[in-house]
Order: sequence, then C-alpha cells, then structure tokens
Amino acid sequence: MLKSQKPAVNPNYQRIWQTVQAIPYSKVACYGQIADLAGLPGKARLVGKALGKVPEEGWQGQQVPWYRVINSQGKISFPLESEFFARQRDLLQDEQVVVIGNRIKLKNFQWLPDLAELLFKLDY
DNA sequence: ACCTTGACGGTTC
DNA sequence: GGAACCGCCAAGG
Repeated sequence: MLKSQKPAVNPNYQRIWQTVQAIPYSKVACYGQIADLAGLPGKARLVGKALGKVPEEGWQGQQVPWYRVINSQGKISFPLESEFFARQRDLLQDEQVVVIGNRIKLKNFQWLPDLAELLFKLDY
C-alpha cells in the first residue's frame, strides 16, 4: 500500500472549521471559545490560523462562516483600514449583528450553545 | 531541531 | 474603554 499520499488537511483545522459551522445565524463567537468547543483549550491563536486557511468553497459541502468569529473583546481582529475588516463587518451587519465603531456587544450577540445543541451539531 | 508567525487572551495601569 | 506587556503553542519553513 502506498504510504502518505498527500498530507491531507490538518485535522485540528478540520475540527475548528466544523465548530465554526455550528455558530448560528446572527450570532458570534470568540476565538478562544471556538478553541474550547473544538477540544483545543488554550489554542485561540490556532483558530486564527485555521480561519486564515478556510477553503473558499467551504468544507464538506457547507460554507464556513469565518466572519462570525471575533476576539474576546468583542472586536473584529483586522486592521480598521483593511479590506478584510470591511468585508467582515458588512457580512455581520447583513445578519443583523450590530457593529458600532469596531465593537459588538457580546452580551447581545455571543453564541451561548446549550448541551443539546452541541451534541446535535458537533459529532465528536 | 531551531526559529518565526499568528484573524489570541488575561492582567494591569 | 484602551494601550502596553507578556504568556501561550501548533504550524510551517
């Protein structure tokens, strides 16, 4: 049998993308929160890396709503003047998420999944 | 094996 | 709220 075909996609990235897919419409989650839910506690920065490599065509037939992930301070983690910042802000506002001066009130929009929701959406 | 990179987070002032 | 600082650690070169 042939050894190591292609290094396949990093399994940690896959779990992160899958977890991000569970964030509901009009809700946001923090990098650290996603890391925890993905079973990678303390690896918030890894989530950032993984999101930077999200396949444009989605993962396993489903889009990955990368724009629903913001930092723990309720802010978009891109430079204000960048094109990425504008895109993320627009996509969020399209979902009725209120963004004022690079600030989103986590109190109102943070995704707080209950156990049943997690068991249903994440299969591991 | 060593070094740098990150879409981070918490602490403190 | 915000800026400075420091700790964190897998990935990729």
